[in-house]
Amino acid sequence: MNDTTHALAIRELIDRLSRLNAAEDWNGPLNPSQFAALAYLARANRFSRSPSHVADYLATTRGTASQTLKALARKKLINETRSEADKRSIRYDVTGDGRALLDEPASDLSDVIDELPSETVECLAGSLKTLVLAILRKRSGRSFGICRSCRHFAPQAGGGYCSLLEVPLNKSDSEEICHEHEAA
Amino acid sequence: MNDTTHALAIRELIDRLSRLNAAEDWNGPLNPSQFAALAYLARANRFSRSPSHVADYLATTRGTASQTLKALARKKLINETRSEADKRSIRYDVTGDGRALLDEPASDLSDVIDELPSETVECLAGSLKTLVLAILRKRSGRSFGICRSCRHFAPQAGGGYCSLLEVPLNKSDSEEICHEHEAA
DNA sequence: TGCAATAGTTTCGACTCGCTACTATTAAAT
DNA sequence: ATTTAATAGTAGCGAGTCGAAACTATTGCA
Repeated sequence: MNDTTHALAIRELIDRLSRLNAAEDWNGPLNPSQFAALAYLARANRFSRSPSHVADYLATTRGTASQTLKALARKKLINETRSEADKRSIRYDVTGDGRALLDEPASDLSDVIDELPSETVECLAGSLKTLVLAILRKRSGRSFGICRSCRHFAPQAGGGYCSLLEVPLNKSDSEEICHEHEAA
Repeated sequence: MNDTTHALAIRELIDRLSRLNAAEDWNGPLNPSQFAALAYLARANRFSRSPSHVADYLATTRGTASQTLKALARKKLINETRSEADKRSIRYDVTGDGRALLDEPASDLSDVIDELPSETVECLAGSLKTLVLAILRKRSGRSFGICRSCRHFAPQAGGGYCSLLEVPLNKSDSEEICHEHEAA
């Protein structure tokens, strides 16, 4: 089996795994897209929680992301806040109910990963991450890394400073996902 | 980072990869489900090409699978054949047009996999396959292996014999996916 | 013979998804 | 300073997924 055949097989396996995972309702009352959006919002800093950012992260359009977020808001899992600075933009914050839903929901997939030898798990996590980053680079998309590891981040007492957005950052800002992230 | 955290991360990476892959339209005029169903039908033997089997493979319901297959039939990519033996059941065969669509469509994901060191690719393919099989076993689902590797398969001149379905098999039957497959 | 299981379909409601068209706001160019 | 272009978000459309439930038509049992 050569590499190209492997590539096809891997593509199919990834599709199948995500189907098997989606078929199980570990995600409570949410469909896969809604859960993914909610999980993203919970890990993104306050500069990265708009419909556009979610659309970028989920590799979909602003229209679709907008609807998904409206659905989450209807279910009281996120709150809508209009920005003061830029009156066009909106920020969504995860509510208490929303966070409760995200508390490590177990799934067959998680269980099965836990049973793999830790060496295999390392390899798997590493190579999947490599694949995601490589695809994003290929499409010149955002990498969605952690703020603190960005080249625009400058450490300061009690947090840091972003030289791109030109704003001071508190500790939690700097530990969350940022849409503007660029590797150092 | 412990194993449970890894499990969550891997689950998210798989979801994200399949989204990134789905967002690209390497699959022509088909959506991801339709493409997956078509690809399955092209690799399944004549005993494994019904709506129920597709539903099992895609981890969805018969209703949904039925609709997906009707959509493919409308597009002339598969043909419907009613069974003589069991008048309830239907078999779908991939048409020439259908096969043409499946010819190794390139994608960012394939390209990126090809760039990984072959050692990593082996590990990735292996562990993903392990995960799929483990989940299926956990849910007592079908493994969808190749006919020839099944414990009900007996090699014979020009093909083989299935001791479960009690039918003679030609060469191509035995090289395709079978719904009844059980590891030897 | 009669009843339960099976194969497939249909319909419903909620939703995804890409798309286009549209409003409001902000930024850039003249 | 004013026009123009870009950006953020939304609404509506059509095709389709998805689970669930209700519904035929067969087939298999007891």
